[in-house]
Amino acid sequence: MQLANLSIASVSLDTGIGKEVLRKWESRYGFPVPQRDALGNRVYSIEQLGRLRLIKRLMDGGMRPSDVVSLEHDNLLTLVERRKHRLDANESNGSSQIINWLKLRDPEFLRQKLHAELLAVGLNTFIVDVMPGMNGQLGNAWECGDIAIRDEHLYSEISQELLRTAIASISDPNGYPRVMITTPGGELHTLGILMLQGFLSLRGAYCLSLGAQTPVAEIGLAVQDYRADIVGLSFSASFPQRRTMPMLKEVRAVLPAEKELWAGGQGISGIQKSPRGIRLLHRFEDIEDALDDYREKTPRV
Amino acid sequence: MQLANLSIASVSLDTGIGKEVLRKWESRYGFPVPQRDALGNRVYSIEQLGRLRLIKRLMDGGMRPSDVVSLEHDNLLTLVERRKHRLDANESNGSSQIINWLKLRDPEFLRQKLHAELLAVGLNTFIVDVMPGMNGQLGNAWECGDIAIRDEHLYSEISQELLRTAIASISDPNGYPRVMITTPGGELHTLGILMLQGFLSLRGAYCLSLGAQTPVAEIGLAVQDYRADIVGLSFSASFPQRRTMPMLKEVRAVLPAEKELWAGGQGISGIQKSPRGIRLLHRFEDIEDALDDYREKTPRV
DNA sequence: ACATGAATCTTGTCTAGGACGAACAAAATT
DNA sequence: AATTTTGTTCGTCCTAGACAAGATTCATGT
Repeated sequence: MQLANLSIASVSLDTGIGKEVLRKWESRYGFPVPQRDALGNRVYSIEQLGRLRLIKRLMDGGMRPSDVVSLEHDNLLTLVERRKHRLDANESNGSSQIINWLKLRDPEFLRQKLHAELLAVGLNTFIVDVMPGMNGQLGNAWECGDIAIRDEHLYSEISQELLRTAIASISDPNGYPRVMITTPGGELHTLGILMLQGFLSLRGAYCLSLGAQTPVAEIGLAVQDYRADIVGLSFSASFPQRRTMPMLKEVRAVLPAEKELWAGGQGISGIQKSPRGIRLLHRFEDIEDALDDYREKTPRV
Repeated sequence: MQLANLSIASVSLDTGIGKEVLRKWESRYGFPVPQRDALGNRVYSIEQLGRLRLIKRLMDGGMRPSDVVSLEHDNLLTLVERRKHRLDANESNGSSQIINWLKLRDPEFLRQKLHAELLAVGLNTFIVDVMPGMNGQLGNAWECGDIAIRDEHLYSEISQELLRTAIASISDPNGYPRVMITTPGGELHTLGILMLQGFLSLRGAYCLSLGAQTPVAEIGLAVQDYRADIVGLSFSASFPQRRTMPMLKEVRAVLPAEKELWAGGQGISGIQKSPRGIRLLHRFEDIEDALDDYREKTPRV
């Protein structure tokens, strides 16, 4: 199935770990030490790739290379513990069978189920409860190798369609305040944007999405061009934790003082104290509070 | 505006030219030769970045490095010629003022205008005539530096919303044939997917989108899992031309013989002859033909 | 006991120049 | 005119070492 084409380039692409970093790890931690082809080029094994994927996950969760890279298969143990922990945290909301649904490999069935769920519980509950639960389960299943990339793509596509359709019908061009939502450079996941967009639109705000990967400098310019009051950034769990704070400060720096900066998503769950001028939205209630605060502080002109 | 942070990393990210390639060009063609900071790290100028952007555009259009990298500002001349050429080609369809609309920096106005256009000409004409025209103008404007990244993001987001809403309302779960649409790894632009999806849905096919960046191996597995008859790949103009054929062959190799492979988008415009088992869709009529052929050859079960 | 600042470690990124094959273009042959 | 051979181009990979920003530890002062 998977071709023996596990060059350093493909491994780097797959794991998201830079080629230079892979080489450095090899000399520093003794892993991964790949085989070599006739030319001396690195050829990785599938086991090494799997281990690297686990390592990346753990590192995105805040672990440091020295703690995880050289671990044998105790990795798995650590991971399982972590996973169980998260699973417990997510177990509370919704015993959604998303994984089973995905494994049926029936796109229309999945779409129908999700649509039914959305209609049954309403958009707000869908965004606040159902989707986080499903996302969590998906993340866990991905870590275990239970589901494949194509399953994630399908899920993402269908969710996106549902959310977009729903949002389009409730979006209010004259809403207030005006929130510009995007994702910082390097962050690809767009579901968080849509969830935030839906949540805010439901509460009468105007949402302007710029999609994913907006460069920092552009965010600062766009917020003025498009006359937004607030910038909302969405960080997914796969955004390296060590980069979130620097990124946030960078964005804050290019923003005029009177514009607020809100940050949300799984990716900020590891950050405790919010620096001045940055509002961290850990839970959905925080968004509501932030919205109330803003409206109180800055009445509509 | 732009910070003096023009390191090799940011230039590479901005232009899409690899760091190693930038260094190689420096020694091979004598461009770009950046300044150095106190540490000896490369610091590029904004002019160099601009030139690199032009070079990248030309290369994506099929030019070779030796032809363009060392060119001074004759670049601009070549580019202008090319641009005019393309402009002429696109001038026929729609004198859309998309660039002017974008420059107004009024998201709601833009959305309203595009929506009106869609309703005025209908989805088919919108996809076949209006959007290609707008995309072309956007590409040209981007080359000239007339519009910024945030404008492209906004345009992409609004178009996406319009198309998705329209598609959702005409999509037929029992359509035939079943076409799985995606973008190969490395290709980010999703508008092409939506255009193809809309075009096919209008003609009674069933479309299953997997979003962007599906790895080759996953495409082969997904087409079986989801029981698609045809795989449709969308290549945008920014996909390096020299990679399209290898990529297509790679995908063809992982596909069962009975599944068809269709490729469309600006990115295939430079390719003439289609290898066996791959159908190149240069114009929208080609899609129609391919659809007719398939239905004739393989009647619905 | 707690906080603050200095010393130390970590870790990603950058530098240099060299090597090699796959793709491409040009020349030579059938 | 069509096809094969030859030569060049060009991206990627290699090694090995240097450095700074961030994280961590440790010692010091309140």
